Amino acid sequence: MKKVSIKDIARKTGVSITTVSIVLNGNGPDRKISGEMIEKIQKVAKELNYSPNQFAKGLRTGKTNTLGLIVDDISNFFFGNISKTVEEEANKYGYTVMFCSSQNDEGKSRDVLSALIGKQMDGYIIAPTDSMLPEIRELEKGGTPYVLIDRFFPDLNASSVTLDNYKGAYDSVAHLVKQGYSKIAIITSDTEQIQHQERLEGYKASLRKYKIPFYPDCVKKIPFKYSSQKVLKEIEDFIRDKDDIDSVLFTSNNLGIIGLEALRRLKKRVGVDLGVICFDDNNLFRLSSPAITVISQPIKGIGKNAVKILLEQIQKKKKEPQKVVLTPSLVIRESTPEKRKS
Amino acid sequence: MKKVSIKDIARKTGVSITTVSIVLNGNGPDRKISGEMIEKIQKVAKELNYSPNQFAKGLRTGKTNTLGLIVDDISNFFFGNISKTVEEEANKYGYTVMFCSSQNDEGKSRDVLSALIGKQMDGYIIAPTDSMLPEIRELEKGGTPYVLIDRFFPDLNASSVTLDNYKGAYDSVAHLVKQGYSKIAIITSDTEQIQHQERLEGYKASLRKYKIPFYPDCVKKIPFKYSSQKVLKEIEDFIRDKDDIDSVLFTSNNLGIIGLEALRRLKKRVGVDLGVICFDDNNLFRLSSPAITVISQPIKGIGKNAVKILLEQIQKKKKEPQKVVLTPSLVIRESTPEKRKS
DNA sequence: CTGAAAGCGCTTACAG
DNA sequence: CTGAAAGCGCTTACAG
Repeated sequence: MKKVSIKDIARKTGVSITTVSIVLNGNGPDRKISGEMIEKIQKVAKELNYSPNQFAKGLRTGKTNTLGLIVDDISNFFFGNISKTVEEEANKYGYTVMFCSSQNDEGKSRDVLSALIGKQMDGYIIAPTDSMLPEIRELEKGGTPYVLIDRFFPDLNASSVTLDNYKGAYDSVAHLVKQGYSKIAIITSDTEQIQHQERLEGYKASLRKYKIPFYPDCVKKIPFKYSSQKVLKEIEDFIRDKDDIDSVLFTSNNLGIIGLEALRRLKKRVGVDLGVICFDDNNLFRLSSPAITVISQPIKGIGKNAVKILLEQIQKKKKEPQKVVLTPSLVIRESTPEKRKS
Repeated sequence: MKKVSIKDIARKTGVSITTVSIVLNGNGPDRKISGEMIEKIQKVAKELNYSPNQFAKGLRTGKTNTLGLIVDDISNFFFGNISKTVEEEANKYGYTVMFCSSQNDEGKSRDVLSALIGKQMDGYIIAPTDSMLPEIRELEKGGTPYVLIDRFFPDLNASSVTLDNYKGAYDSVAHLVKQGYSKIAIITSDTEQIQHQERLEGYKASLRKYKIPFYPDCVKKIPFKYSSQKVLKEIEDFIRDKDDIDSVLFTSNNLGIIGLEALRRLKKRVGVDLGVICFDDNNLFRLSSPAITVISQPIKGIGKNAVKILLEQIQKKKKEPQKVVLTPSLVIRESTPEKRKS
């Protein structure tokens, strides 16, 4: 079951491998190979079920037509969907994509990145964790095209596709205030990641705007590396202790999911005892009762833009890093009803 | 920013590329290269930040240390988690994994498979769709190692890791019967995929066992290729029309999620108007109110077994196809309370 | 219009 | 203990 190579095709058509290579790459017409020859070669290639050896091709050309996508956790709804659009988009332009998830683990992220870089893809789309900065600088130095999604490093002049996190948080708080809530907690992550900081800023700014006092103890920062179990415990403890809050903003999908679990255990009724709003939409938020009000990210937009920018960079159409900031939308559901006067 | 190659290391250490290659592959001691030399080469390799060119390596050895994982839809909870364990498992043995989702689309599945095969991975883990059979036969003929997960083809003697679907459905019905339900609908897919057929068989057998009449019109087969919108409509129409059923079994994650949406739109109260049980667990089922009783798949088990079998096959330890069937577990929650006498 | 030959970076059987 | 050389399958600059 030897793989068939261009040599086999050459032999069978009685022509040189050069000609076969030219024709199979679609350069027959340019190089003025006779139409007859072209047809014959293509027919034989099909008959033999030829598929080019990507290693040889990659070795020779230095191009792989493969994009690397590195996310925290592929099993998460947000990244699962990002992956899906990135793949669809890339396929349109003839690229395949190789996924890797870094599982939020520092050692892992670095290994993964190193492994992927070793595979020499044409470019990378990365949702970076703090610990990946050194590897990303390597990419940068090596001139490898890449684009950051969801998060970025302020002191790195790289292409990125991110969300207007400030606005997302700002609008959430504005909505809560309009519904009559006034003691609004924010549950966020203690990571350095810029997007969580922006969300916190938006929260503060919105409070200020509506002349609602800001209480530092209404800000709960969950250590980034905690396991789901520990996050659950932290949130549970926080909400139990702070029984004067009337609403809560979760700054990520994951925090929100675990948060709902915590509320459930505390027998706090969503939308009754507590207004709830989360960043990122998913099936749970959409379909649970009451359905959860969310700040929805334009997932398709993120994926499409990332691929577009990356391909432009690979094809050297643009050399300047491009930064795209997309606008989130507030999806009002049942977890933030008008607050009853008490 | 030229990549460094073994030639550079050879030059810098004043030794041949052969020696460098041997040492870098860890065969120094075997080939009795002096310890001194080994150290020197490794030091230089590190200094130069050397990483081997995978194309050259792959071209030369025919091995890639990469596994391909092909699933329907990476954004789905079940496959997202499968991917995660497969990746973790594979990493342990020094393999990276390349994901591709076929999006349930026939044309797509074939392209994807062809593309992946073109990349010549060492082996494949595939959740096959019906339309992939021809490509899989190609793999078979070519002697490429692969293992099927979640589904298999009855007339293909391939390695597989699947669920005891029959038992899952059987136990679900048994549970419903015990809780007092007697008019149990099953909402499934019209695909040829064996797992849906097995689930239907389990359902029938369990009814028979408990002497509950089987009504063919309590079986709703949703066309496999329907969009989410159409599936929603189908389920909605079915449940509205059949107002005498007292419970429903959804045979997949996806069907269950959309089913919950349908119930919501029909204002049917889960666990009150209708007992509900679904195949596959997820956050929505676990955390919605009422929480949904499910047949949970041992996701980690599936991933681990698949990798294990595949690696054995790649390393030629076993040549016979292996078939592993895992046992699902019934997780009783709030959507199937004891039925009140009416 | 077509082909011979070099070379991408690596591994490996063989020779010494 | 170490190295020269062949070769994996392809593309491409060059020659005719």
